[in-house]
Amino acid sequence: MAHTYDHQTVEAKWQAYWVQSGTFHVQEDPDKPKYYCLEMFPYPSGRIHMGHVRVYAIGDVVARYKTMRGYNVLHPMGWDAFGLPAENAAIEKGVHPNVWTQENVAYMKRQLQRMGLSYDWDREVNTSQPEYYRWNQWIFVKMVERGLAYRKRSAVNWCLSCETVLANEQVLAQEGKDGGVCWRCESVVIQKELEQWFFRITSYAQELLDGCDRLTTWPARVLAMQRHWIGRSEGVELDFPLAETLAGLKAIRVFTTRPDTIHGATFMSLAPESPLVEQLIAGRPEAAGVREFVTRVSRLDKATRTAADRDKEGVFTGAYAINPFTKERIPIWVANFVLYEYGTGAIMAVPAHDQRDFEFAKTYHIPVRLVIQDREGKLASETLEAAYEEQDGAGLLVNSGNFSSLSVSQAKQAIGEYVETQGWGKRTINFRLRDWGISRQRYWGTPIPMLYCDRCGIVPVPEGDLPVVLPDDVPFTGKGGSPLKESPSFSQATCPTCGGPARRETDTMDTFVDSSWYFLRYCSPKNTTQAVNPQAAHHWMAVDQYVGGIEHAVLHLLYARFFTKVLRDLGLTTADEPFTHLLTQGMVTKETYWCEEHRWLLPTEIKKDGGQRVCVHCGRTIVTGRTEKMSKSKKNIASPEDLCERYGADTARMFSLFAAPPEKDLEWSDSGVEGCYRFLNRVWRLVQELLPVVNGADTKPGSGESVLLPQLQRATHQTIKKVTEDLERGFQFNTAIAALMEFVNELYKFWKEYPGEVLTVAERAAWRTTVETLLLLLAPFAPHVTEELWETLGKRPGMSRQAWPDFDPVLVASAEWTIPLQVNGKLRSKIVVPAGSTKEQIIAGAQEDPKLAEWLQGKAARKIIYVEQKLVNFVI
RNA sequence: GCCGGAGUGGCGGAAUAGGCAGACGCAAGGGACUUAAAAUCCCUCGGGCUUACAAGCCUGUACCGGUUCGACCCCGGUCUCCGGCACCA
Repeated sequence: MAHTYDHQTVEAKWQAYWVQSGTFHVQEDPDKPKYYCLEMFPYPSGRIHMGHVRVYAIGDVVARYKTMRGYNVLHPMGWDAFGLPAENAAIEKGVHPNVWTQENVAYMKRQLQRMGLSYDWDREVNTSQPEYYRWNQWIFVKMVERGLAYRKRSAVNWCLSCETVLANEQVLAQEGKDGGVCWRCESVVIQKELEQWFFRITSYAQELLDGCDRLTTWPARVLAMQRHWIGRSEGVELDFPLAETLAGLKAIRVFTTRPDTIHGATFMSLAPESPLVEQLIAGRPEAAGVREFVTRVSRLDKATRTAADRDKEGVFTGAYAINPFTKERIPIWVANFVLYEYGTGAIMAVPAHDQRDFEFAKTYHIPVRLVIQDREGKLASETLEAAYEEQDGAGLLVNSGNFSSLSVSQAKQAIGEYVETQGWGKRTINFRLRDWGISRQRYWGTPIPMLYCDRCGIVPVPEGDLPVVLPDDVPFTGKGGSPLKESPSFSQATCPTCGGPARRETDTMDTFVDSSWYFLRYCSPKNTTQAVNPQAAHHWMAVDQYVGGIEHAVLHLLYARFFTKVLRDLGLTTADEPFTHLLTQGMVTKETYWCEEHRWLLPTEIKKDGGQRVCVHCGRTIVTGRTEKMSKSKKNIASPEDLCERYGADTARMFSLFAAPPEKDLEWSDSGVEGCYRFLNRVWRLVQELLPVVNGADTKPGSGESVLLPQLQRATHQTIKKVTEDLERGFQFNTAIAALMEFVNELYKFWKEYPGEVLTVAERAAWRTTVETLLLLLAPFAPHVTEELWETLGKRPGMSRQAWPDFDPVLVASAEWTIPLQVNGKLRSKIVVPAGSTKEQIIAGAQEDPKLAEWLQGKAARKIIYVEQKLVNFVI
């Protein structure tokens, strides 16, 4: 018999069978509970990588398992197909983005099918096609109608050479210089004010925050990141009147979370971008210096601007305000660390109790006034070496008039109320979350369906005119801002209101828009009249299990939550949250190799030389680098294609599930892969060896008691229990597979001990059940080889339509218990007792144990602790 | 700095309502089969010690302390690593 099975033939056979029989096609089935299993859809970059293998293997086991458990499972797949790489390919290779994308989709689809994934390909979506993106446009228009999409000027990173907006991540810091450079051409990046479209995600800030409390099964760190990103702070907004009223400006409004420290506010700071600055300095001698400072600061890109370790810098405006509580004149400064977009763009500065204000005050010799004293009472304004940012609730107010001697929390309350009764301001809540700017000066994205008419202003494209389709007559130069501007046929349009000439919006949408609702589109992917069919969405939503990378912890997962709420409010879904359970799988990593001369090396560029690993090119000793995420540049890549070729998809799937728990990083190991391949071959051979027994004619009559029978049954039912529990308890694939390996090891022992010739009819039947169960339990993990073996057992094909086996608790229990015996908590002996023995019987049995008696040395135990079926501990 | 997570053999990792630490796999070593190799099968495998065909003892889950009959698990403190955020008033 061959020692390995022919995975190539077997896998091709069953993949063809699944397609031809429509195994994975799914429709709403009212008779079954629904289960929506979804993995984050890929960007069609060209080839799938091990990260894809891992995430889709995880999702596929979930989907196949739930199907066998009797659920009506929706398991779709599609393509997040808009994005910059397609446009870069167009610039570099002259291939149209659509051609490049579609070719990649076709190739990657074959690769996914080669993995034997149980997708309903009839529901495939592709976000770059008009059938999909027209609904982005429809949703956009609805959001405009509801005030959830709007246009405003905002500062963006702008590359002077490429003439395009850059994301913050695309601005590279440069050593020794203020400001960053473009990642592509290394020219200076400036801040530029542009008109951009925004989604009012801040309208949902509180709901998005509250929702985090209900997503109890999401990973803690994802929730922590989302909460932090939303960043709710409670505080007070109040006016500081100007010492001398200026034309049209009487006061400056600030936001503070620390109203309790207000008596210590010895100056104010404005953001450099604040329009108030110009009003304050007009006509003053300080004006020129302030303007110079503002220009210098605002030239910096955002990342540099907001680096926390930047020195606190500022300039005095020459103007003063009145602290409403102390009535003192306090100077108004402009400071580099004050953000215009947060709060009111102006702060009251309390150097004694805020570290930034403290550093600023020390630099510019501004008075520090202590208004909270710590528990020991030794702090003093003059000797303070750092701000006392009271945390533990021990501090009490001092130098604060009627509020002195209140605790911090009491003072927050009292001063907040006082501000309101005086009419100076109000208690309020601020969020860090900003509205989502979605305009992109790019071609390969959804055209924003808006028109600009000189007479009628900004007008949405009427619903009947959607989609606004991407034009083909666009040159790809990589320069000149929005490529759509270069297409006259596109940018010139007619105003639907007045019939006059109009200019079409030439920016496209952020690709995160596409992925914010695709899970809803899968419910009714072919619908040509609606973005989402509400009935279908009602049936399938929410996604029961979402699987994807942690890198989307904030952006995609937050945007998707936002869109779900928007579409809910548009009446398209009843779901409040899109993803009930979230599994964030770890990265796939691999060891790296470094040669001093030839830099990063492939494993094939290394040879062994006298116990040392050396470079094949120069013979230098190899340095083993960190184990890192697989990347082309580090040359620590393993190829899914090679893997499928050599070992097959089943092995690839098994290894990526077995080598680590799903949420942890997985270190790729070629020998580990071999281990999984060996295991599948062991299963294969076991079934082959057993075939004559389980398929053969019943020749030997039954003969009374069987020793094997209960052992087979117990092993089988214990394994069903373990695998089922591991899958139910948070998808612990690694231990589920370990249990299957143990099971197979055990079955080989039984087979050796009780060879086929001696088996009774009943034992043969038990073997048959055992083997069938093994295949059923293994099927979600290794679907091809199990289908093949299932067929050799004479079964009808289609394991995914088989029911998941149940275990019988009676058969799980063993006939004997092994009870560890402890003396003073240390293991000293073990006894074997019949199952069901009582506490008294077990203790009596233990006391007859000679080894235990030795340890007890004739002493009577002070105390005997018995844990049901677990152990006995004698305390002496 | 703040937030989140994690520290267990040579390696990946098991075991938590507090109850036999190291399942399963890899690597390594030994053996069987073979002319040989591959494949396959069997055995050993945390450290130390005593005895050596058998067996036994001590020790061990980052570190220090605590609670408990009993701690990888709970509590207090320390260290290290990973990830995220980083002037948000």
